[in-house]
Amino acid sequence: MTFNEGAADGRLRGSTGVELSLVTVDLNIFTIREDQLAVLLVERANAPFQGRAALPGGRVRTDETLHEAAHRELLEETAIDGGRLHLEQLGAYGDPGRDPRGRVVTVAYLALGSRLPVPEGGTDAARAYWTPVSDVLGDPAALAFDHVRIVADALERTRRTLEYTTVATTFCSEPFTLPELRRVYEIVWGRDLDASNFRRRATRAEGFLEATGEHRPQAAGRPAALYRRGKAPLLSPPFLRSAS
Amino acid sequence: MTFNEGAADGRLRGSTGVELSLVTVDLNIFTIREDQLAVLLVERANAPFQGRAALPGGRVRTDETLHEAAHRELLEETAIDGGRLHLEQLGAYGDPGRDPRGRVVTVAYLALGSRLPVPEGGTDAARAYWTPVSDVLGDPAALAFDHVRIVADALERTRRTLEYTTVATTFCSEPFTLPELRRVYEIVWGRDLDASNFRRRATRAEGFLEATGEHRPQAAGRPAALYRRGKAPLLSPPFLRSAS
DNA sequence: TCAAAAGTGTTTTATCTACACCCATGA
DNA sequence: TCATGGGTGTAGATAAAACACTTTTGA
Repeated sequence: MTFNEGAADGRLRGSTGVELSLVTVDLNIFTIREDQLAVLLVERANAPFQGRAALPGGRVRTDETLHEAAHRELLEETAIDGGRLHLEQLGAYGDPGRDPRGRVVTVAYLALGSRLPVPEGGTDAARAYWTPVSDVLGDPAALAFDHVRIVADALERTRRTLEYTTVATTFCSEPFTLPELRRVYEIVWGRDLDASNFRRRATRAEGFLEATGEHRPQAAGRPAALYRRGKAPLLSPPFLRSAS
Repeated sequence: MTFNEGAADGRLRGSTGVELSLVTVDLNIFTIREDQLAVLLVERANAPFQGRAALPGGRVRTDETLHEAAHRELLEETAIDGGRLHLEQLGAYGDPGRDPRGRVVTVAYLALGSRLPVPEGGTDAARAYWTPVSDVLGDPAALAFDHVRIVADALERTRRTLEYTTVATTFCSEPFTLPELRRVYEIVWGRDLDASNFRRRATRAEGFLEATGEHRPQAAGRPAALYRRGKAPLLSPPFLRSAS
C-alpha cells in the first residue's frame, strides 16, 4: 500500500473531514566507527525518494507510544536491539513541503550506541549501512526529505548532551578505558582534549565511572585501567565544550 | 465539528486505510507576574475535558509549519502577538491513551514573554487566564490530557535554557534593570543569587546586555542603570544553576 | 541624616590550562 | 633499554563565592 492514494487533491484526509496527518518516527542512530562519528542510513525501498538514502524510520502505530515506535523501528529496520542504547526524542518536523505525499509529521529520535552491527541478511535491515556524519552534512542533498537538517540537529544535540550528561559512555563497550572515552569526546566535539585534565574531571565526576580494577594491555605502552558506566545520568560538574 | 465522529471503532482513520493521526500544537506560555512564574491556561470549550483547564492549542493545518501553527494559536487563543516572544519547540507527546478520541499527537511549544496581557473580551481568548506554574505542578490532575507533564517538561527546559542562552531577557520589558533580570533568574531557578556576582557575570557576557546610559528611579534607593537585550543568542560563558 | 537599594571592591577558594615528568609494558 | 602510551603532579591564570563597603537617591 502506498500513501498517495488519498483524496482527489492528494491530501491525506480523515474520514470525518478533519484533516489528519501521517505520523512517523525517524531514527538518528549514531555510533563511532573507524574513529569517526557515523550514522545509520537505509536505502529507501518505496516511493517517495525510492532508492535514495534516508534515515531509518516508519509509521507510528495507534497502539504504541512514540518511544515504543522508535524502539520497534530500530529493531525492524536495523536489527538493533535498543536495550543497550541511549534513546531520546529530538523533536518533531512537520513542514508542509517536507514530504510530497502531503502533511507528514515525523518525530525524530536520537539513538547512541557502541559496536553496533552492520545489518545483513535478507531482511529490511539489509538495506542499512553506516556513513560518516560529516559526509552527510557536507551535502545538503545527501538524504531524502529534510533528513540532512534532522541529522544536523541530532549532531548538535549529541554535542550538547555530552556536556551535561553521562551518555558519552554509551558510545563505549564495557569495560572501556579513559583514553577511549576521551576519544569519544574528541570525535564528537571535533577537537583534541588534554588527556591529563580529562582524566581528572572524569574521575572526579560523581557517578560517571566505576573502576573495575582490571587493566587492558595496549598495542604499545602501559596498560590502561578499565571502567564501567556509573549510575549517575547527569554530569556534575558538567564538561563544557570550551574546556580542554 | 467534534473529533470523535470517526470510524465505528472510534479511531481516527484515513480514507486510504492508513492509520492517520490528529496533530495539534499546545503552548506553554510563560511569563512573570506578581513575582511568580505563571503559565497561561484556557478553559476548554469542547469535549473532551470540556470546562477543564488546559494549555492553549489546536489543530495544525495542512498548509502551515508547526512553528506557524504555534504562532497562529497564540494569536487566536490568547490574542498575544508572538512577535516579541521567544518561541521554541519542546517536543512531541503521543502516548496512545493521552486523548480519549484516539491517537492525537501534540507538538508542545514553549513561549516566553514579558508583560503579557490578560486576554479579555468576547473572543476565544476570554477563556484564558494566568496561573502560577507551581500551582499547576502541585496537582497532577490540574490540567486536561497529559498537560501537567508537559508543563513540568517546559519548566525544566526553561530552567536549562536560562543557563546557556540569553532568553532570560525576554521575560523583561525593555529597558530593564540588572536587578530585574536577576529576579527573573531567581524566580525561574527558585533560589536567590548574589547580586554582586550576578552583575559581574551578566555585564561580562559578550552580547548579553546593552547599556542605554539611562537610569530608572526606584521606590527607594539609588536609581538602577537601564539595559536593552544584546544581540548574542547564546551566553558565554554560561550561567550554571549551581553558581550563585 | 537615615533607610533603602544600586553598585564596587576584595579576599578566599576552587577550577581550568598547560606542561613537565613518572610508570608499565612490549619489542 | 628504548619507544610508546597511560597516568600523576604542579604552577600560573582564571573565575566563582562570600561578604564588606561605597554611592545615590527619596523621605
